[in-house]
Amino acid sequence: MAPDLARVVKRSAPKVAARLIGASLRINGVGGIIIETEAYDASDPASHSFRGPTPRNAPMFGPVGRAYVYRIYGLHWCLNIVCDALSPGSAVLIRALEPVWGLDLMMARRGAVRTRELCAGPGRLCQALGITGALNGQKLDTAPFALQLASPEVVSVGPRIGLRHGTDTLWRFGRGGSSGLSRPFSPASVR
DNA sequence: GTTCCGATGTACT
DNA sequence: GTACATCGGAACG
Repeated sequence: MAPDLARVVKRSAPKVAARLIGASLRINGVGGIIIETEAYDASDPASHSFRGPTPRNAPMFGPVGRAYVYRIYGLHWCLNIVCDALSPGSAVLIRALEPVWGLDLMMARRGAVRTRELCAGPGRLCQALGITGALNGQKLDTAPFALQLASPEVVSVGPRIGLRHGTDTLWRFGRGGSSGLSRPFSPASVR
């Protein structure tokens, strides 16, 4: 793992989630720029890790810098980056990318949709990048994955999406002005 | 543009 | 049995 990435993923989930905005993510060369993330940890009632380890969430309690891939609603896959060396059960959900590399392959996997909808949502980006449970637990700095940080940037913050619990925790991060988000941020959300 | 609904793996009551 | 970190399509305006 690149030294800067190795250092960053040891930190807390909200810090990692904010720092990943602007990073490039590829699987077998197909991917883009991360523009939306959410943080989860074991003290968070919205997190899969809240009730302790299970067979499904086991990667969240394993080494940092690896993928936690799970099926949602029985249909879609979601990709997380395991983080926080001090608090097992922490991870960052990747919610949206700006598609950059392998657009043709993404289109073929997703069907005929507009470019900005290719990776605008956690299930959509997994479909576009070909991410399935087969990648669960894999290292993110090793093939087929490639993850590279970019310079820190100002990010928008807001409540996480689709939750029943933890809705007052502002652990959603993103590029507020981007057209590729799964949902917009409220106007006064830049920190 | 909006709302409603069905698909169905995994964890839990 | 119910809930869930979702999506796409149908119906509607």
